[in-house]
Amino acid sequence: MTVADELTLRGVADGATVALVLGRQAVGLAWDGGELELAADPVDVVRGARALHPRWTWWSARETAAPLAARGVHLRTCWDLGAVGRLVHGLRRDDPAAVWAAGAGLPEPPPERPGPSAGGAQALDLLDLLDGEDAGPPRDTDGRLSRAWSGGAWREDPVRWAALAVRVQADQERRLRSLPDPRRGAGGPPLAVLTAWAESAAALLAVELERDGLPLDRSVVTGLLEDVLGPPPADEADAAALAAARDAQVLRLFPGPPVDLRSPLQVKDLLGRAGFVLPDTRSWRLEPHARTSPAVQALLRWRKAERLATTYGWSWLERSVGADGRLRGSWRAADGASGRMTASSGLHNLPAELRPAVRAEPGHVLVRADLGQVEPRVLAVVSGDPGLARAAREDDLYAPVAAALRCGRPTAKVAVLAAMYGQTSGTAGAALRDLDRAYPTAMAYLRDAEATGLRGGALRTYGGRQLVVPPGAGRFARNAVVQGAAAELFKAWAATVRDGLVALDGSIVLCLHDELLLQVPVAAADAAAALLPDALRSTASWWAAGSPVRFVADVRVAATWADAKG
DNA sequence: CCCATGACGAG
DNA sequence: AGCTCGTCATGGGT
Repeated sequence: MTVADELTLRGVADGATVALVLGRQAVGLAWDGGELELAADPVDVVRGARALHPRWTWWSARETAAPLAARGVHLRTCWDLGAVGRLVHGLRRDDPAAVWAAGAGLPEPPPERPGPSAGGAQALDLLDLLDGEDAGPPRDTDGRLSRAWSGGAWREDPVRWAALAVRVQADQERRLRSLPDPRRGAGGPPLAVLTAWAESAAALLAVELERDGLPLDRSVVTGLLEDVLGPPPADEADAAALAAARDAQVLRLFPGPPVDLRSPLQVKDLLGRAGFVLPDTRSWRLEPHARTSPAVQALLRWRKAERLATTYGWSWLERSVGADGRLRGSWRAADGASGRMTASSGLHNLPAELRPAVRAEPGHVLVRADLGQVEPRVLAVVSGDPGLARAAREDDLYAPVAAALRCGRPTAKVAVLAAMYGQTSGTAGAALRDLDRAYPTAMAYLRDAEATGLRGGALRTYGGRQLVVPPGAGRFARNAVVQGAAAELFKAWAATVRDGLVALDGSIVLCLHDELLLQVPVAAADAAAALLPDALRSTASWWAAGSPVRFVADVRVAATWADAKG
C-alpha cells in the first residue's frame, strides 16, 4: 500500500493540506482530523504520497525540504509556516517559536540559542503543557513564549510537531482569509492565500538555489581578475605587497605624505591638499574632476580595483565557487522590510564586468527575462488608478504618461520614479503636480502609505504582507507598498516558471528582483523562452484580476549572462 | 568584541 | 535624486 493509499483510507482528500515533519527515527504526518507516524525513509514517504497531490505544510523549507531536495526530490505545492508567518505577521524571523508565538498573540520570544544542545527533553515537557489548551502556552517568567522551543525538538516527536503545524497553518490561513481581497471581481482563492502559496514556493526555490548555485566559468573569472589584480598572491606578504603597489600608483600623484586610501576621512584630507574640498569622497562627486585631474582619475580607478580585490577577488572565488564551478550563497525568500528575496556571496550585486563569466554548462543555454517597468505597473494595479492602468496596457508605460503630463518621456519617467521613491528635492516639482492631477488615485495611495509611515505602525501590501513601520519612516513606507507588491508578483511568477521547467529539465539559477535567469538544455531553449511570458500572463491573470494592466517581459537566450542582457 | 558610518556593487 | 539589499573597510566605543 502506498502512502497515498494509506492517507486516502484515513479520509485525506486529494490536494489536502498535510503537515510533514522529519524526525530522527520517523516521519510525522498530520492533517485536519488525523495523524500518522511512518518509520520509513522520508524520500519514500514523499514520493509515495505524490498521487494524492498533498500541499505539504512544513515549519520551514530549510528544515524539511532541504534534506529532501538534497536527495533529488522535486517538491511541488507547499505551505511554509515560516514564510507565511513573515507574510501574515510581518515577522523578521521564521523559527517555529517566533511563528507559533505570533499566531498565539504572544510577544516575540528570545532568539534561538545556537548549538544542538537546545530543545530535547525540556521542550517535550512544554509540548505536553501545550496540548492542554487550557493550560495556555509555555511561557517564561517574563510572560514571553518559552525559549525551550528552540530548534531540534521536533526530531524526537515528529507527529506532535506535525499536529501542531496543522493548527498553526489553519490559524494562518484563517487570518489571510479575513483580509479584504483588493481585487475587483476575482474568483478562486483570496489573493492573500494565493500569495501565501507563492511565498511558500519561493522559500522552496530559495532552498534549491542554495543547493544548485549559479554556473560560472572559472577560467573566465580568473582571466578577468588577473587583468585587474594580477596573479593570485602566494601568501599574505605577497598580497600586502601587491596592494601597496596599487596604492603607490595613486599616492605618487598626490602632494604630501601618503595616507591610507581605505580611510574615507584620510582620502578627504588628501583631496583637500590637492585643492578639491568636498563634503565626502563618493565616486559620483569625484567623477566631474576626473577629466581634469589625473590624480582623481587614478583614485577612481583604484577604487574599482580595490572593490574587485576585496569583495570579488581571489578569496571570494575560493570561498563561494565550488569545485563544480557553481557560485553559491545563502538565499532568503522574503528578507528585509519589503519582502524581497536576498542572497549572499555577491549573487545580487555581481559587477557587470564579471557577468561574462556566468556561463551555461555544456549542452545548455541561459534564458534570461526581466519584467519591464514593473514598479509603475504594480502601482497601477495596487492603487486601482484607472488612468495609470490604461497607461500600463502599453508596452511603454511612460509614453502615455508623458502625453498626459504634456512633457517629455524622460521627465515623465523621472516624475513617476520620484513619486514612488518619495523624492523631496530636485527638478521633478512641476511634473509631480501634473502627476497628481492625471493620476489622483495612485498618488493618493502613495500619500496614504507615507502618512502611515510618518505616524509609524502597521501597513499591508496588496498581497497581504504586514509591514511594520517605525515612526518617521514615511519615504520607506511610500516605497515599500510598491516594492513589496512587486516582490510578491515576482515570486508568484518565479513559482509558475519553476513548475513549467520540470517538463523541460531546466532550472532557475538566479532570481534578481525583477529578473529570472534559467539554465535549460539547448533543445529546450525555445520552449523556455516561451514559458517565461506564458507564466507571466497566467500569473498576472489572477494577481491583477479585474485590472487592464499588462505585464511585459523581455526574454533573451545566450550562452552567458552578459550576452543575454538586453 | 560589537556597532556606526562610508563607500559601492546591484535591482 | 528618492527606495531596497550585501559586503568590506575604518574608527569609535566597550
